Amino acid sequence: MVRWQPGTSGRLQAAALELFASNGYEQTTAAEIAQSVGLTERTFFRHFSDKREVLFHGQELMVDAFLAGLVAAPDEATPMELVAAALESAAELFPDERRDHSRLRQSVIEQNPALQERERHKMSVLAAALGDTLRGRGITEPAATLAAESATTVFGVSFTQWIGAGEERSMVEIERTVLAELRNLTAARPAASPAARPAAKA
Amino acid sequence: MVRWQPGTSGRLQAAALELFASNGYEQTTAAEIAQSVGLTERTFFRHFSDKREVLFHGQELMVDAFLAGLVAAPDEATPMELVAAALESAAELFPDERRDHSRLRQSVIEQNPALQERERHKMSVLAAALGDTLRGRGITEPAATLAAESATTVFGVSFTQWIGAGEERSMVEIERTVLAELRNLTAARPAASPAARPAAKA
DNA sequence: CTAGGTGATGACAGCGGCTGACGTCGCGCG
DNA sequence: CGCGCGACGTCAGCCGCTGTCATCACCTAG
Repeated sequence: MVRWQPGTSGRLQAAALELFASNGYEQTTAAEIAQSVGLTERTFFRHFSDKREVLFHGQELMVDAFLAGLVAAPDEATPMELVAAALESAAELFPDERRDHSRLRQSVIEQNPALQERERHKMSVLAAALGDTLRGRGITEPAATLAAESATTVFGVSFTQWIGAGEERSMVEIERTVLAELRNLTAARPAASPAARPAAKA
Repeated sequence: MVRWQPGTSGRLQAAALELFASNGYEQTTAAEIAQSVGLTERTFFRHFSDKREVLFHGQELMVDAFLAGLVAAPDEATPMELVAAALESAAELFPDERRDHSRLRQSVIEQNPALQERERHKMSVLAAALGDTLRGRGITEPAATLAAESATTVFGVSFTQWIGAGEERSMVEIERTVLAELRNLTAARPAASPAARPAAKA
């Protein structure tokens, strides 16, 4: 009876992921996605600024999750402690139930350079937001930007492991390990010592 | 006498940068760029895979420069020493004479999100190449990826400073400072100490 | 000197992403 | 009851980008 049903963007996103996964990203036109849920191409572009965005919409939530970890941290926290806090907070967006969905989504992204570009861009936006907040807390340059970029790097590496085949550890758990590895890496003494090259065995 | 003149891609690149800077990126069509140097749109796309690429062509040289620093490094080098070596090597591509050209180019990129996406993508490709080489040297995951990403992060921050207004330090000089800052940042003791938050005054 | 190959380019047609303008319809509100 | 609003459809059109084929200078073999 209703002229149009609710949850339009959600249905478009689901349909797009399905079509991309089965027919390929470039082989799927925006009009096809729209028609598969009973809409027109014009409506698709009213919900998403461009075709790629249908896979990335909602990542502002991720920025908020990272920032939430920062505002909750104590004033005396060091930059690296803030990074850790942001990562812990963001990990809540990646519960085990979403792992399979993330795997499917990522498999689509990995098969198309244009989608990889958009993904990297989103990470940059995230890093920029983190950097702004860190500067707002009195952290000076270039420390603020370095810390922000390190956070997204650790997140990226952790996410890759999280959706890896057979991986069962939780996102937080992986993030802590990777962050420790980063600390270990940069803190390594440049002086010559036996077996210094392989930083860790695992 | 010749049917076509040499250096076609170079002339297209120069014309594109000029037009982008004066009229804006989106307002400039590929056909306009081509016609401004006496060619057709079709020829433009034979030289560059897409419109954005006219601003980024040649960045494979940067990958080579980074990698050259790695192959020249001694076998016992730690990951961070390798990062430092790669950065020093890459700095040779950014002599003071190119600073103004880089500034103009960057001002165009900063005004268009699509160009920023492409730039980030190129940095990712660079990081991936660095990661591969580091793994080839026996560095394990996630250390290899973390080191590679850190290298591009330090490079990015350094480049931003290098083209900053009034900046006169050389690229190598800036890179060394930023890299030291990254070491200092991640190595900072998590334990509470007076005035620990602002890592550095400058 | 001629025939044929090569490589960069032009000309043309066409698809798909994306946009602006405008009209339609159901809904809630005064 | 009339009105505006908001989501959507329709249409026309630009531009990025591609496949296909023809063209023309140059070069090489015979």
